[in-house]
Amino acid sequence: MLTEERRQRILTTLARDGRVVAKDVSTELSLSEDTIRRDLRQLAAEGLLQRVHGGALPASRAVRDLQARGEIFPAEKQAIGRAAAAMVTRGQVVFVDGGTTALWLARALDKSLAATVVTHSPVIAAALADHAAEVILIGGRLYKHSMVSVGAAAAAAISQIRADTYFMGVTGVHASVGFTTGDAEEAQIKRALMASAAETVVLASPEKLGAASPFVVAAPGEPSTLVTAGAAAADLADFERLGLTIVRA
Amino acid sequence: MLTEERRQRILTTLARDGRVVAKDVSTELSLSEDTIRRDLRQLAAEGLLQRVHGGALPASRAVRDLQARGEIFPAEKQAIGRAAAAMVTRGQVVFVDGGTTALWLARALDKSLAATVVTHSPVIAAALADHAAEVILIGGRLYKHSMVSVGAAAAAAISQIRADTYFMGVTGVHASVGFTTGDAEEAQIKRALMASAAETVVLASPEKLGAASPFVVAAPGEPSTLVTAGAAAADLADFERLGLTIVRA
DNA sequence: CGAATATCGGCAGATACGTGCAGTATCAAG
DNA sequence: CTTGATACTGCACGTATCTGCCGATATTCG
Repeated sequence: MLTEERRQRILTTLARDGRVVAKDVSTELSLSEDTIRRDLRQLAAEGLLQRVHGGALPASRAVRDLQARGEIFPAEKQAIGRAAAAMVTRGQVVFVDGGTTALWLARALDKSLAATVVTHSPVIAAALADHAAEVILIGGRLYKHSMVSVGAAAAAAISQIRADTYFMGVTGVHASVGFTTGDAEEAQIKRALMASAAETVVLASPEKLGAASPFVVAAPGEPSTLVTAGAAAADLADFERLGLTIVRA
Repeated sequence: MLTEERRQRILTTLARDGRVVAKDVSTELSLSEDTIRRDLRQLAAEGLLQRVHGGALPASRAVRDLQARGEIFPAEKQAIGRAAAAMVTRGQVVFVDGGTTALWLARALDKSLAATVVTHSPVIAAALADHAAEVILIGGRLYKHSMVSVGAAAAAAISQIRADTYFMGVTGVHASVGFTTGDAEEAQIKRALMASAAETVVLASPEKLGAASPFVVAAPGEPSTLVTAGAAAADLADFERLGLTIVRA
């Protein structure tokens, strides 16, 4: 039994049963669990399955994507959300981006705070249902990968609003490249939101630092504040030099 | 049964039934209640559900509210939703209203159908995340009681779209008063949607028949079709005389 | 109020995990 | 053929996670 052959077999089992148990495979193939665990680790690194305690589950792209994003550094994202929510004061008008970190912001917002939240994410809007804050939904074509409105209609609606603060989520935070995201349409909307807000606050969970995605949203020195958690001081020094306020949640 | 698998299952159950009882799950899976409670605690910390004494409920109050309303004639509403979903054909552009019956329509829509769904409800938009259909979200001020966009911005966005069919939900269906709803702003939006659609299909669960709410949306003979379930023939005879097509789901 | 039930924290046993190490097989170069 | 490099596997050990049980509290309901 060749190594590759064995890994193929694991994937086949996973596809058939919807799950793989490390112990079962090792018994079936008369190999140590260590070997199987190594296979699973490898396959998980290749994104072919999702590793869980005891075995593995399928990595069904579409469903897993959103879920996986929510599971990366949940504690840090929650902390960032809380810190950002505390920055919203009574009477303010704020833009809240889509994305998992922004969702934590919405959840952490004081339920009795009288403010106006403008968002292009139906998920964020739904999360604010039991808050006192006024919610303005930006419409447009729905980009399902991220569940946000994009397109000309969304940009036009944004241009008619002036906000105090824009809480922006990005997928890459790089000291020389700047702030980036993976979709061109989304980048366009983010730029429109920045242009309509007096101040931009970037919400950056640790895995984003040092990363760069295809589409640049803002130059490194453009936003006013960077909220992060669990990041090394060295990664942030460059931004501090550029005059950004760094908030460690 | 892997741990992660079990948590997925809890979430699935929650989505299906709208609630989860710790004891039931532990019995069903032959595990101690402690383990299930730990799962529920964990999932609640991730914001995926709301912990309550004895089990758990869906995460946001908005969803819960909708579900509570959804408990009035759920089977009939589901049947109406299915019947209405079957009326949408490939390539069409349709308006889908907010409300629980419309939510069933969205859920019942063929996941692979290539159509365009225009909606002013973030809840409906979210329900269509894993459908092939293009989704256009109508933005505006969010009216939280019903979780729909209202106001001038919403009306303006609607006026720029021409749809084949508008699937309308109402709170009152009365043979002489017409079709009514409980909120003036919502009524305004419904009228705008009707004006922009070639055809209007009313989704009427049985408790609406014979009822009238404060704000009139349409005259008794204005819509083209009335989809209902579990209603007495006598209640519908008047509408049939006015030329409406009656669909019994 | 009191009984029934649910919840939480801590504990312990079982299991799973990751890493370092050693033995073996394979292969290419000398 | 020998040697060295590399990859793969199994084992050992310390750590992390999961699960059931227990006791103390909290909540619900008659």
